[in-house]
Amino acid sequence: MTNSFNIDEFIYDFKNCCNKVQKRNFNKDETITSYIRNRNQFCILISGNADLVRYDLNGNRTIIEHFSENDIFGEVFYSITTNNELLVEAKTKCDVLIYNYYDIHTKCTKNCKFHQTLSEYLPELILNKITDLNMRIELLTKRTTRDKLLGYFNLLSTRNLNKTFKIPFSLTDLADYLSVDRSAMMRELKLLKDESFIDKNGKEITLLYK
Amino acid sequence: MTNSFNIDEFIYDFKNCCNKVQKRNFNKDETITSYIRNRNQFCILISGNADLVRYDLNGNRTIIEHFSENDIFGEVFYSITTNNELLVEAKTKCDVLIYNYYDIHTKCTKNCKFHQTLSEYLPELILNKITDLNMRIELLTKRTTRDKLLGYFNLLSTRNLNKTFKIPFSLTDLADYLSVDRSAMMRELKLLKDESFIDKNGKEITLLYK
DNA sequence: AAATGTTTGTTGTTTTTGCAACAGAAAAAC
DNA sequence: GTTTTTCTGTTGCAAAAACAACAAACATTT
Repeated sequence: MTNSFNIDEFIYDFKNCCNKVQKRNFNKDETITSYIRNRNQFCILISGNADLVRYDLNGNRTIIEHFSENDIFGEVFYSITTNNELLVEAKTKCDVLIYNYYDIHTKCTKNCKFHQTLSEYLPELILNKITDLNMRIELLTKRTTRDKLLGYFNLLSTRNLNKTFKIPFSLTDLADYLSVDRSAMMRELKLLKDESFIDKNGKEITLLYK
Repeated sequence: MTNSFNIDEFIYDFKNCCNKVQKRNFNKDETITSYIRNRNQFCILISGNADLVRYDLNGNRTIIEHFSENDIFGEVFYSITTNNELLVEAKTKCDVLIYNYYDIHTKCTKNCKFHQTLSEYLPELILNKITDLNMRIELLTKRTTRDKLLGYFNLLSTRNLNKTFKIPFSLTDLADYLSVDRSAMMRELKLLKDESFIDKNGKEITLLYK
């Protein structure tokens, strides 16, 4: 995700003042946080990639959301309980800011520039978040695996300003993200290729229609 | 959705000052807005019920979101284009505030209390919005119609603090909301009843498990 | 109160998806 | 540089969901 938010400047501010915020580092495959009860935890991913995943009772794994630089997440967005376990897992090395959502609105004892910067840029981060969630819902409401794939490819193509692009997931993860069975998805990918809707070399896709 | 936002007070403020905001009324089945291009339109539903619906090329209708009192919606949350038509349709009589998202951050010429009230309560409305979207994604990522139904019923039961509750949609709309075929959903409802997971009288559901 | 339209409930058939299992390719670990 | 693990690609079969079509119940309009 790209926006005008300058993370370097932000981090500089952070380092020099604020005592209400934790900055933590995580390695690949570590659990950043689990959504257990509402501690109003609010996180900003400063660098790296992470997924919010759910493991249901049948052992199905679903990628509820995929986070990259500047994305926000946290328990504060999940006020109503779920029966399933929700975890945020680091896919790469990650730097994360963690704090209590309601601390943003109250100034810290040091009255620091970090708070100022944060409250200034937070609306933008939140707007991006809502846009992402809405797009995700649009994808997930598509009825067939084919429509989900084409919808997602369309999105990637638009973002890359190119008919050719690389899927930023493993195909296994893509299936979990689109919430479909992997083998069924692979079959559909093959059909899309056979019917000349797309071209495919590994994770590189080219849209052939329109 | 319930929160501490006082709409009456809000409307009072609005009436007495702000010139950047339109308040409009819609009748049942009227189109409140269509998401065509990005005009940064931002809306607050003050009263009534409305749905964001998509009609795809096959004529499938999907309820992308369902809005009730205090919900926010608008093009500003859909920056990337979709191929399908997205419409917000009034399900009942609706009162809606409509304005440009970026006008919230700049004070109006009258420097009115409306802006003050809005910027005070907006974070709360937005937090609710994100919570709703996240719950919707959790529902939609469930693999089977059964899990979607039970997940949704669970939600309604939690909200109503009661094992018995009424589905706030027509069953036709519920299918569109869960993004499944209506007849398949009806069949699944019958199975859930036969297997004593739920009791069902028309749109009144009782959870029998746990 | 009759007529029209919409929603609910149902079922047979077709299509799509999920499940399971496996082999080869690629990546990661040692 | 070899071993181990994960990922990709494929397929047969079973299960689930979509499609289609219709009648009865319920609402709405006139």
